[in-house]
Amino acid sequence: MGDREKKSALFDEFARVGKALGSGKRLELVDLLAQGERTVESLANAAGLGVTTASAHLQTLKHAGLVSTRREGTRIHYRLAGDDIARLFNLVRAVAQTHLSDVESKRIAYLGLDEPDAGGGEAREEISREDLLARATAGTITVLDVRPRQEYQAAHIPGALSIPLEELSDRLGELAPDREVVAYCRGAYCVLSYEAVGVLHRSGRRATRLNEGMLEWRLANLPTAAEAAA
Amino acid sequence: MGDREKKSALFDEFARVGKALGSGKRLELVDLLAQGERTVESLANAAGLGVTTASAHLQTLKHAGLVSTRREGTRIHYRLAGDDIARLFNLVRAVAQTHLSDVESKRIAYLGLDEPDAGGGEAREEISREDLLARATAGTITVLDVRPRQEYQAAHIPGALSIPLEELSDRLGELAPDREVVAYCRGAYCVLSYEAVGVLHRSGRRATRLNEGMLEWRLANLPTAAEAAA
DNA sequence: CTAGTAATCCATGGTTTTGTGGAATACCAA
DNA sequence: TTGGTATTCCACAAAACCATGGATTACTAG
Repeated sequence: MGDREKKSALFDEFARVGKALGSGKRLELVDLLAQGERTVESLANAAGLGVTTASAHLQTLKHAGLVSTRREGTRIHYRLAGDDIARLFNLVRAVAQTHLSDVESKRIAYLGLDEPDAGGGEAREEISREDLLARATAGTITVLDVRPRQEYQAAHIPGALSIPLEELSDRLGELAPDREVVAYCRGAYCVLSYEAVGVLHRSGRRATRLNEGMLEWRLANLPTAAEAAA
Repeated sequence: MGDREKKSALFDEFARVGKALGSGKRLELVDLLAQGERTVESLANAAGLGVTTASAHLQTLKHAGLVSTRREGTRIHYRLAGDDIARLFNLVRAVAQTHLSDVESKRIAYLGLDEPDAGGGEAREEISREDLLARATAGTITVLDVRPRQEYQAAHIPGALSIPLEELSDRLGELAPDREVVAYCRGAYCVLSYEAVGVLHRSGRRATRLNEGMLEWRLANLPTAAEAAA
């Protein structure tokens, strides 16, 4: 085997990682897994895939070393193989956002930012991690986690209250009415907190959005809390 | 278009970046471009591809926003679209190295580390950036750039001497015989400096290798020098 | 041991990449 | 304009990938 073939073999090996990232569905799975481990069926449902299809994609990810598995009785839990995978995913998104012009329009369409009264509504301001930390310690805001319960349990911002978006309109009473709410969800591209802010605004509350989510929070090595299943 | 489709559209957009990274040949091209801009023909030669094939791959990279072009007369120069692309490439390699066991064996095969007397030889020690900087300012080493002239001209470590590997055995006289040499090339996976150290050892000199290369040097935001064409 | 559940394996058609020659384009130099 | 050169576009066959349904494996609960 000549030098050229050896080099190709090495780079083809690198390309396995790239290939694994080369499908929107797989990236959705990685996005979900960045929030915590999950079973195949749960992933399939969350991503809108058939179990067989989801399993096949997960095998691809596993073959590329991006995820690992843990068996618990009859079900298998998938998780990211390391923090570097979340970082890689985030960098891919950032590169796409920076260098592909179509991303911005599709992001706006997905997050509902083009429908003034549906999603974020009038006030679309966002606050940063630093602001959130400062105002949370000062006690002037309620930090609200609107992700599904399972993801909150896996890891959340310490002190955050969990009300999944689905339940939010029924549980508005749990929020102190005079305190500003800061909602967050999975990451910068996650739609849940946008919709939560919309719901809160329509109920007459002051609410803003953390300008990112759990993914970036963890990558910044900020502390997280976990909670055992209820 | 429902929420699910909008989400898919957005993630498919992200996946364009992943797809572009999903081919060994394209990664080789990115690796070369990380050293500086180049024309299509030059890239095709360096990567062992036909011009048509190289052009097609470059189009894919361009469509994914990873490279940009500059026309100069009849030829077109490609370059990485930004520092973040080099960073992404490096992270893909690092993830592959960490999580795929086959990478290590192929790396060793490519770099010739399995042939004791051919490549690195007996003394395979490497030094770090910090060591290099300290010993270079102390003046106890000669820093040697063994990449092709073109890449040296695009950017190199300040104060480094340029002797492309091809010419090294003919130009040994240019090196002070009593000074230790530290060779570097493109990056951690680049074979040139391994072979250079082998050549130097066989000529009876003390020589080691920087444990990384120009790619990592730039990503660390260390200063570089450039030289106009000779 | 049997029934039931979760996940993977396997086979299959439909779509997308890949590599490659040959034609077309864009530019330069007289 | 007329060559000449660098690059891209086009067409096509081989290979790889995708989604999906049915069979199979691995495990748990009686």
